[in-house]
Amino acid sequence: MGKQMTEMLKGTLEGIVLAFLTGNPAYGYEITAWLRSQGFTDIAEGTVYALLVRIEKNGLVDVEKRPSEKGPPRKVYSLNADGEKHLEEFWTTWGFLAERLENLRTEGK
Amino acid sequence: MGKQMTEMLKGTLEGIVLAFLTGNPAYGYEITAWLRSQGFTDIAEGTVYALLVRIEKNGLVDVEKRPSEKGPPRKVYSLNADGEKHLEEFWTTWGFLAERLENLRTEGK
DNA sequence: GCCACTACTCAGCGCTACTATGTACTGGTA
DNA sequence: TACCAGTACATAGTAGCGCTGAGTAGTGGC
Repeated sequence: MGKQMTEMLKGTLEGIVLAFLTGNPAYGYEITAWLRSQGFTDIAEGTVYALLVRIEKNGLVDVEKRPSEKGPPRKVYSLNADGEKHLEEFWTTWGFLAERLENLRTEGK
Repeated sequence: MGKQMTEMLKGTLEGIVLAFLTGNPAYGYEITAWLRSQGFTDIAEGTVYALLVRIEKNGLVDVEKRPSEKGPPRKVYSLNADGEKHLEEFWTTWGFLAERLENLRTEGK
């Protein structure tokens, strides 16, 4: 992946995953596959699992273990109330940044 | 500053500064002041100077030392050809990310 | 028996922004 | 004269996040 993208994903990848989880519980492997289908082709598996561990530790998601037909049991993550609040703050922060950048891109300064 | 913003600035702050520098040579103190006027009220001075050192080392800017009426001499940075190319790539990367996020925000998935 | 696919884990690294502090010059003021 | 605010730059150390690379484990097909 481009170095620029790697740096830019810091902070935003978490928001992307939280947004995906909204009303849509999912497990790690599934999330990785979805990200890749969205064009984030080079997101490493390890990155996603580490992110999931982190948001679980931070209490933004609830986790449920479910047996899989193929392979090891899945850890299904769903957004909880704290996660929703965190996601809202994420959108606020993102909105601010996106607005600034859009201004910079179109008019310059 | 919020932790979210801190993380989200990674990668984008450099682009913001490069964009500001386009056709508008400036020095560190001035850039810091401008960023604060744009709402990035908590950007630390040290952060900007470190960033300027980095982009100079990476050959994205040319530097000229000019005496100041008040205080130490200024280091005036201006975007060079490599910097412009880098900025273009930044906009491409940003554009991709912004599009994905805008989709996520409006429709959800 | 081997390989591909599913599914999760973890140690170590690189990069960027932040914290905190220091240097140095000018001008006002008490 | 001493002090302080404002201008201007520099830097060592820290935290956080995504990446690399490797490993473990279960299922099914050839």
